[in-house]
Amino acid sequence: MDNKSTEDYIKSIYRLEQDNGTALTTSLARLLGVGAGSVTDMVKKLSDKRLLHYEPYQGAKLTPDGKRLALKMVRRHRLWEMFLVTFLNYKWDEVHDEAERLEHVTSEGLEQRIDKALGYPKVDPHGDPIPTAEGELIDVSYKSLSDCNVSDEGVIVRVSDDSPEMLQLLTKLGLGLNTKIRISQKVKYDGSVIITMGGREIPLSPVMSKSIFINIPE
Amino acid sequence: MDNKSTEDYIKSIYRLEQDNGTALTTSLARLLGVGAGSVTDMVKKLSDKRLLHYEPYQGAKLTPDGKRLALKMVRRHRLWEMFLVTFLNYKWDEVHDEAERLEHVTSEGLEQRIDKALGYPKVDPHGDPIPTAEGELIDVSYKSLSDCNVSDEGVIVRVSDDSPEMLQLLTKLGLGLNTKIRISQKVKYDGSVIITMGGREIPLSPVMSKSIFINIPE
DNA sequence: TAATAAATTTAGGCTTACCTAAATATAAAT
DNA sequence: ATTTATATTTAGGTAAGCCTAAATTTATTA
Repeated sequence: MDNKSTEDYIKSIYRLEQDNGTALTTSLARLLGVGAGSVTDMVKKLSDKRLLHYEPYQGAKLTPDGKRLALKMVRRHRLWEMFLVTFLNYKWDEVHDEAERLEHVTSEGLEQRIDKALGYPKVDPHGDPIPTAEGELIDVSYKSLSDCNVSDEGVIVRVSDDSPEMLQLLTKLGLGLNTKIRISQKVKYDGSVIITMGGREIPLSPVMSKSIFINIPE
Repeated sequence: MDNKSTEDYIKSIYRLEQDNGTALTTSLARLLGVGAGSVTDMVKKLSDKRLLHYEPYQGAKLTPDGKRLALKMVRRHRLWEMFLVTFLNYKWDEVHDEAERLEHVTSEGLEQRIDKALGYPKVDPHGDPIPTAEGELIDVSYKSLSDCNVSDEGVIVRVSDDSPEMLQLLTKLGLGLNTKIRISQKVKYDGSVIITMGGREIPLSPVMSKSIFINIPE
C-alpha cells in the first residue's frame, strides 16, 4: 500500500466527513477521480490498517489514527503553500498543485524546519488554518459574503482554494487577505453581492460570494 | 511506468555509465536494491521508451533523451540540497535523503524558482557541480588527496556525498569546502594521508583521502 | 407495497514493478 | 578446449491500485 494513495484517500475522506458526516463511496470516487469499485477496494484496505471504520453501504469514517494522518497531511499541504509564497515568490493561485505533490514526500524534520523558517504561521496564503504539529485545528470564526447582510463590514480572512482562476480574478480586482470591504447590496434577482472597497463598487457572483469570508463571527 | 522508478533507474544508469562506460545488470541491481531479473525487465521497458540502448548481456547505455533526463534529475537533486542548506538550515550530511525524495516531485517551474532563489549556484553543498537547465555539466578540475603528492596544497572543492557519517566526521575535524590544506605525509604502510590544516596535523584513512578533493588540476 | 432508480459491492482483469528459481550465455581458469 | 564460475535472461508469480460490468442493496416513487 503506497504512501500517496493512502494519503490522498485519507485526505478526501477527511474533507467529506467534515462536510457530510460520512464519506460515501461515490463522492469519494468523484473527488479522487477513480471508479466506485476501486474506492470500495481501497477503503477496505484502509479499514484493515485501522485508519477508518467502514460499514458496507454506509460509507467511511476516520479513526483517531486516520484523523491524525489527515491533519498531518493538511498541515504539510498548507505549510508548503505558505513556504512557496514566502520563499519562492509563488502567487496564491499557483501553490495548490505544487503542495499537493510535495506534501507526500515531506519528512517530520522537513515539516519542522519549514514551520520554523516561516515563524510558525497560523494560516496559509488563502487564510486556511494550519493544524498544529499535535493535530489541532483552530478554526477562526468568519462568515461568507453570501451569509452577510447589507452594511456588514470586515476584513477578508479566508478565500476558498478551489480554483486558481478565481484566485487570479480576485488579485486582479485588488482583493486579497486583509482587504477591508463592506457589503453594499445584495441582489435578490441573481444572488449577486455588491461590495465596496476603497470607494469602488465591486459586484460578485453568487459562487464568488460564497468563496470569500470576512471576520464576522457567525 | 511510474515516475520515481524510471527516474531512479536512469540516474543509476547514468552514474554507472560515467564510471564504467556501461551499466551492467548486476551493478544496477545492487545500486537500486532490486533483483537482477527485475532490472532486465525494467531496462527493456526503458529501451522501448527510447531512454537507453540495451544489448542483452552487454548492459545499458543512455540515449540523448535518457542522458537529458539523468542530468535533469541530478540538477534537481543538487539544487534541492543547496536549497535545504541555504534556506532551511540543513547540514551537508542531512540533505541527501531529503533531496532524493523531493527531486521526483519537482516541476519545471519549481526548479527554476529554486535556482533563482539561490542565485543560480554552480555547485551543491558537497562541491558537486549542478548541471545547467540545458543539461550541461561543467566539471571543475580537482584531485583527490590520495592522488596528491607530499607538499601539494590547495583548497577543498569537493567531498564525496556517499556517507553522512563521513561528512559529520569532516565537520568535526573542521574540514569543509574552501578549507585550505596541505599534504604533509603519505603513509606507505596503510595508505593514510596526513594533512596540515591551520597548523594542525590530521591523519586521514585511505578511503577518506579518496573522498576529499582539492583544486589542483589532475 | 411493489416497481424503479440510484448507489454500492463483487468479480474478473490489467499494468507496473517487483520476486525467485531455472535456464542460458559469457568469461575465467585449468 | 573444456570445465567452472559468474552474469544475465527467462518464466511464472505476487501485491497495489486501478478498470469495467454484473449483481446486489438501499432509497425513492408510484
